[in-house]
Amino acid sequence: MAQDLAPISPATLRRLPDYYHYVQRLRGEGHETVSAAEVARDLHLDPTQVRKDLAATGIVGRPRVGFEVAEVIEAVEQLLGFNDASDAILVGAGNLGQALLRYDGFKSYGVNILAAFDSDSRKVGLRIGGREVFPIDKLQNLVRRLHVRLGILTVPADAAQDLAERMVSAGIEGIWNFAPVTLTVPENVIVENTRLYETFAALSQALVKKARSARLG
Amino acid sequence: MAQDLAPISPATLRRLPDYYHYVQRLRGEGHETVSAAEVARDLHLDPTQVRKDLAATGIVGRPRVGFEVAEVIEAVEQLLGFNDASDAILVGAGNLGQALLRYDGFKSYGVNILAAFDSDSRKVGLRIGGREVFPIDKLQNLVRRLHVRLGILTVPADAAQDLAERMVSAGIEGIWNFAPVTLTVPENVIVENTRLYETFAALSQALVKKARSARLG
DNA sequence: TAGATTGTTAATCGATTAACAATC
DNA sequence: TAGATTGTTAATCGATTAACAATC
Repeated sequence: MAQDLAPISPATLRRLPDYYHYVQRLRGEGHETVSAAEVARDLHLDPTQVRKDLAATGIVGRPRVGFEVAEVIEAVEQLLGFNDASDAILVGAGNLGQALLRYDGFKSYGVNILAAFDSDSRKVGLRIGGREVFPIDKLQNLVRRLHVRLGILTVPADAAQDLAERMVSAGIEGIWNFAPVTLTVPENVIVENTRLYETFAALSQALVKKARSARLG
Repeated sequence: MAQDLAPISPATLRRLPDYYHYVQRLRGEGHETVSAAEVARDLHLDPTQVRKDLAATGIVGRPRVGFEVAEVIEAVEQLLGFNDASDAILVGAGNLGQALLRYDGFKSYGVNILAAFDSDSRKVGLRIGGREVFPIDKLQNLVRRLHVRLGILTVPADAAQDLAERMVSAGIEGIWNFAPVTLTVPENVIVENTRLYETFAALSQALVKKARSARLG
């Protein structure tokens, strides 16, 4: 089944979860098919781009009909591993870490957070979102024992590199990094950065410019 | 002073906060200048790209010396409005919304959250991170009265469009959207989307592929 | 001065969009 | 069949990287 497709471009990959959310809503509304033009209109994309993105997942549409909603869901789940949950740990039970622990939509994205770790002894022992907070020195053992591959890093900037290294040496293969720091890890370890301020920069600048031009009349 | 520069590309804009964090750390360590090569090494970028990005902000380096750390900080603050805080409201006091309310690094990015709003009456009246949670029907009045321009939207997907419209009709000019939904707003309103799953998709797929090849290996 | 580093032009790469033939 | 919609090739656009002259 899992025929080998060409590698999927980063740009397409970023859009796949958007399609996924969108077609799930369609399914909830009872729609069975959707055309690229409809997707494009509702997600503010170019129809050709939608066709190309969907083609990259391996699904095939039908002229005059469109794409099967169920197939799109299935394809994205297969490709991104949203169907079978993989275990994860979370390091850094601060504000953002706690929010992610409490957030229960993760399971539908194939993420099953087993436990959290924090260096603050006042946080150790707490239960947040149903997971216990352990001290950092338990990290290595738990990750090894349970073969956890994914780590979510939500610590302050100055602690991030050190903790990333501990995660890696414990066996973590992919780090979802929320710290505003560029991590240096061995090349077999995958890092993806989610920096809240990257998107905020454009918005902030646009508002600054608007205010300035309004002031100048 | 604020000589008009060419518009800054989205790609450059996204990197500016990274430079900003980086040079602030340098300043903390007592460095007064930094070369493009050093920035590139530490942030895993191309040196030419660093020079171009910094040039886009209007700052000028010195051959054999590099760039003034203080000038980089100043330039980014000017450009992105990180220097004088603008007021904001937050709509949706769920997990993520609460985390953002508790996060106190916002001020250094020019964001001053005045108040939160939520449709859940059990949340109304709470104080989270020092801000009160108001019912949605107070939104319009507060935004108008205080001329708030920036809104942070942290509600579930199915409520996002409706609340975005209320924000817009109250006078909000820029929406920082965290809901996994494409908002439709008048063209004079700026929307920037921060979707946690956009970056996660690439990581998840890479782990899926790794696991598959190991299994076949 | 010699040499390190900037600033900028040119080349490459990748992503988006346009055009259109293939299909049902 | 006629016509809507897909799939794909070609054109455009924007961003990254390479090359190198200008500068201190």
